Amino acid sequence: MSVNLKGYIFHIDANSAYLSWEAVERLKEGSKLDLRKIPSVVGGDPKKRKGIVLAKSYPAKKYKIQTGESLYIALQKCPDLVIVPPRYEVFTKYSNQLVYLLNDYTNLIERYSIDEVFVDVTGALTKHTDPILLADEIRNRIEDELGFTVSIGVSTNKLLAKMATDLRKPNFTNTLFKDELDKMWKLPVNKLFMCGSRTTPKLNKIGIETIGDLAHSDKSIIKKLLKSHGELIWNYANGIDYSDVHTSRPMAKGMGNSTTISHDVGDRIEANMILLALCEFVSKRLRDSNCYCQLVSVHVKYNDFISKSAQRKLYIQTNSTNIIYSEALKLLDSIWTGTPIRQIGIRTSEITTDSRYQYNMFDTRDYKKEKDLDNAIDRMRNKYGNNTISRACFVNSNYKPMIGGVGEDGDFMMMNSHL
DNA sequence: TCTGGGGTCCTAGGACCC
DNA sequence: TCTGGGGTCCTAGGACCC
Repeated sequence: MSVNLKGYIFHIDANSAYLSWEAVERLKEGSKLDLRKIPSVVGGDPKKRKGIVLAKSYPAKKYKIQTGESLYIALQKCPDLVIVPPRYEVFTKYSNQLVYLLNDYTNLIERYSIDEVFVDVTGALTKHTDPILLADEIRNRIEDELGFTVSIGVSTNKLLAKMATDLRKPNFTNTLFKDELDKMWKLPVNKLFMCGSRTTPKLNKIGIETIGDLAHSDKSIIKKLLKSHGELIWNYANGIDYSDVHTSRPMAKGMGNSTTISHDVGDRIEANMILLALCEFVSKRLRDSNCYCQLVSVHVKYNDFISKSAQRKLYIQTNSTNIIYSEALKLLDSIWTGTPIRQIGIRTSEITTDSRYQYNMFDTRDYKKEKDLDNAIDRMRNKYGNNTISRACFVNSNYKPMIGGVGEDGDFMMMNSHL
């Protein structure tokens, strides 16, 4: 390929990331069994009602086991299925190794999720280098040096690169250039990025079955049907995407934590305790990153899977455990019908890095005292661990004083849904 | 022992202002 | 006291991603 004026974007996706990484780690630890070669999944703990498939091996895929489905169903499909718990520290380690290797080529890397990156390789291509050969080299190096495989999508924008990756898996380089749109137009419309389970039936209803059908449809009709989201996916179906490779992560818009409790909770004291533990976790995350929030929202899912949420904008910006908890308590009270609760979540948003205290004359709270208290507790927790200091109400309970996070420490990279 | 947890963005409707 | 209309802010809920 000759000198190009347009840029080349790679989308790199670790194949069955959690499962592969766990398999590689176990081999390194001396295990003789390669989880990738048998029907296996990484999954949560069903006793804690977190028993879903997080990642599956290719042999497990042959049994039609799907990511997100319950382990109960997965075991019905394959009774010999091997289930291993997630180790998020391990996943983070391999994700970092991937990015470290890519730094040999360019630093224009966007970490889209723990197992996906976008790379702008335009500058990494010398004038006689074919992007496909470069992708193959990267793939081979990852396999040889890190022990797992990736698929790489090659195109000129992020959307097409991402769509390319899924064309063949695992361990392939796929291109999807503007003159190759047929490759994705053949696919059912739900394979299009951002065309999910609610949008697909709406499109099917007006006769749109494939990505090509959408691409060739009347944009104004799609826009009328799906508003701005319609315009977005119509553009995507036509390969149109002008988003940049974002090399630095923008400041978080919100921070939240939630938990599915191992049993349904009907008792207010117990629910309040869980809420407090969640508030402890979220507010410490805010403080650790020197952030303050101005909006607090509480979300519950009842045991019938009906969800409710309530939010309130505060007059102040805060990261104080006590202030956030007192708001969260009021919000929980406002939505709780008494139906037993399965899941509770708290979320803080409207985040800034400096706080302006706008005192309300009816507000008698001693902000300095709250701050000193949080700081003292944080110092203890940073030194001796999160569970070493605890509010009195947790002492003889079954709950840890901080709840949240998917890993042990909860320090785990997450992702966006937009390019 | 069927259905996790962490994010972002969008929309609709009501309150309130001029 | 027969009713407009544009703008902003706030809240609840929904949709999508991995």
